Amino acid sequence: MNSNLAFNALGDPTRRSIFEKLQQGPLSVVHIAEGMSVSRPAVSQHLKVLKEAKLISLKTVGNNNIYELNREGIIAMRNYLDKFWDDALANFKALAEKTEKENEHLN
Amino acid sequence: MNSNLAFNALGDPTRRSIFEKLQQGPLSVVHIAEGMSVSRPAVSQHLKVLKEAKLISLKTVGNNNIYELNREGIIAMRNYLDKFWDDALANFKALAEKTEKENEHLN
DNA sequence: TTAAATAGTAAGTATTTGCTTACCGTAAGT
DNA sequence: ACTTACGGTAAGCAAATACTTACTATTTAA
Repeated sequence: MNSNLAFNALGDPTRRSIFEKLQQGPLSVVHIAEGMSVSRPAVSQHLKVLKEAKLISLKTVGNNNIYELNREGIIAMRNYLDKFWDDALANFKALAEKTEKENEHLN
Repeated sequence: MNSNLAFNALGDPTRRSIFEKLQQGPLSVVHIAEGMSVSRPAVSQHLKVLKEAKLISLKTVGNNNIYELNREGIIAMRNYLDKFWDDALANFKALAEKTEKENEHLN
């Protein structure tokens, strides 16, 4: 399953901060790296993970690799999570109804 | 920030499968552990992480620790993520509008 | 064409993290 | 009281993962 990659990718704080940085707009690798506490190659490695999770994508402009958020991947993940939370919460409803029904029997 | 704990908690596949198991309803630790490929203490440790992330909670019944999904924590995380994705996607809109405006100037 | 800048990859290290076994306390059943 | 079941924690180990430096290729600028 693909969402596993996204879960894993966002599980790391450095990758999350890279992802959040890209929310402002497309950036080259050096620009992403500057101001961060880890080296540029480390950033490159994180970018690879985010890219494989389809959360970001890249376009090459000359010698610059410009990374940006991957709209489709993000939408897919959001949809997955919407269902994920809905399923999670559904059992509360089911359980509440079940308990209610059992209480009716007691009357 | 609290959502960091949730991101981290769901970053591990074993914890996700525990979480998904609890979607069916409340379960004691031994019941969660059975059928899983890791030991009961390992499950206990994962439960601790999920609990600290407020994704699950526990009620003690006699000698049994019954874990269940934490409704409020899940709703909080869902709301956070809704905003998270919206923010992520907002820059596409802003960027598209900016590009459009620049193109108008060319006429 | 030489130099400087961008960025990916490889190799190695160090830290983190997940797992196991062993142990302990507590509660319920005999 | 003794035993059995439940489950958290500690210590130690093994595996994964994040990071660094060094190297390479490619492209732009001087």
